[in-house]
Amino acid sequence: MKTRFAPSPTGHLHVGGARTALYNYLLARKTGGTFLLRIEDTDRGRHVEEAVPMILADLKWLGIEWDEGIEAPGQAGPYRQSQRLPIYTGYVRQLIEAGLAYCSAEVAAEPDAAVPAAEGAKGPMGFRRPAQLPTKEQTLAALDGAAPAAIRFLCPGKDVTIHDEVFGDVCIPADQQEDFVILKSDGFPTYNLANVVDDELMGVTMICRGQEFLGQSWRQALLREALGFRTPLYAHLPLIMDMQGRKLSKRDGDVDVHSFRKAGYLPEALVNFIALLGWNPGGERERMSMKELVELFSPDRIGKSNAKFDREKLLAFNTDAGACADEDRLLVCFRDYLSLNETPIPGGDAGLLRRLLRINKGFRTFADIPARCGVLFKADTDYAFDEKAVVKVLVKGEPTGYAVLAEIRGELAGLAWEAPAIESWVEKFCAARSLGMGKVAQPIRVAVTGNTVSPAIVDTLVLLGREKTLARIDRCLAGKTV
RNA sequence: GGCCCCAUCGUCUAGCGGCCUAGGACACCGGGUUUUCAACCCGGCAACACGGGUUCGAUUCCCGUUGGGGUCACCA
Repeated sequence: MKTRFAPSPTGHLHVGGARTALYNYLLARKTGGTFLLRIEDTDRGRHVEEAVPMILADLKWLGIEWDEGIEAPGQAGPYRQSQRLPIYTGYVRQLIEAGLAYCSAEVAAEPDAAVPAAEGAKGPMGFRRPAQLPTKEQTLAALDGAAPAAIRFLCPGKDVTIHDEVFGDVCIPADQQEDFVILKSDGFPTYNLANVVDDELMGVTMICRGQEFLGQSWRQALLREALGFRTPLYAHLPLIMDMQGRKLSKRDGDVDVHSFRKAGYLPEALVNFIALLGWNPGGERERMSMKELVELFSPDRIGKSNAKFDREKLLAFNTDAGACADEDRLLVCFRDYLSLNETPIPGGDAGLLRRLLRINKGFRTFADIPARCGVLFKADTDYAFDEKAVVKVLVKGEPTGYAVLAEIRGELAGLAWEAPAIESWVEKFCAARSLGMGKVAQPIRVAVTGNTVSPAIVDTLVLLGREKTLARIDRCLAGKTV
């Protein structure tokens, strides 16, 4: 089996596209087939050149590797449609010669203009075939550049039935079809033509893509038939919606793979989560590695109904993945996270990073780490005191936190600055004054971080070091907390 | 609006005629653990859209209704 993912470079990879890529990858791996990556850059208006490397990077980060295509040359290249123009015009010429395509100077309608006009009307609207078709010679002349005109496919006018692995047989009636453009007036092919030609030439045998294409598959089926191409297997995927049930879009917050990477998510968590949007292995199994997904994936377990993208559940998957991953793996990902974000945490010291990972166990995303520990890496005079925290922990109560802190300051100065020593000192201190841990740890925490949240107090102090700890406590005691 | 598709807890879903007093996970609620936050542990709440059939028996099969989605570009 040969599958493919064929993104259009207009921006970062979207989670919907990522799932399509993942399923195609899984299908190929599962069957020992080939996964191909092709760039469909035929829309020069929306084209964003930088999007190409961005999409490749997003796929690699997810662990979705392709066997053939851009950056992995094979027999059927080039793998960018903009570099294959002569191939497409060759097939268009073939269609014109066969009397199956004609030129059309009609200007494109606005995308949404047709819909309101159709209210109350029956049947489809939009393009109408002219009563008098241009001659073959006129069309050929247009193709060769005589005048700017688009080339349309002459529909045979017959019902088309698509066999889909997910949705079964779906029939698109002839009266819903119309002559569609295959070559735009700028000389670039449309999706329908380029896609069909490339899939044939590149030997793609399984087309797995979003359900939005199912209702228009008749175009590709008709084109294949006219061109004498083979019929591939189809598997259309239910759509991914937002929590309101609307089409998932940027408006719902970040839905790009890259934004999750930058936000501190683990790729294995994202992969596991999106794999389950529209598919499941049956039973109660939910947590799966990429390797397990390859083993368990099966197109006949792909569902038919749309799924909502629940960020809460993704967060839970990430928390779990973070707890399960070994430290070496986490270190690699954490470094990646730091390289993408501005944080006070220095990224160069692997030992330090490992310590941070250890004392922050239970983190939800990597972003939790600078949120909890970032202040420890700032200058001792460069952090603010949270007013509510100061009042609650230092001012109120009897004895006050300030009073306890002053005592602590004195004892801390002479301590050996190692975790075990500090640990036992805290215990003894609490016991001696019959104070709860909270009454001791919290004042220290507020003094050295300005807030009530940080890793365990011993870890926090060891990480800070004696000098900085004392300097911060002194600053706090001096009353410079507001 | 035409056409196409879909329909189990709030969400992702298991279920492929009796195993279902409908299972799991996330979220939520309650409790526990605890030096903070998070994590963690235990318990709980919560669904077969509706109406007809078919059948000894329907969440499972059929039809209709309703609801939702997609599509109808010189975008992919």
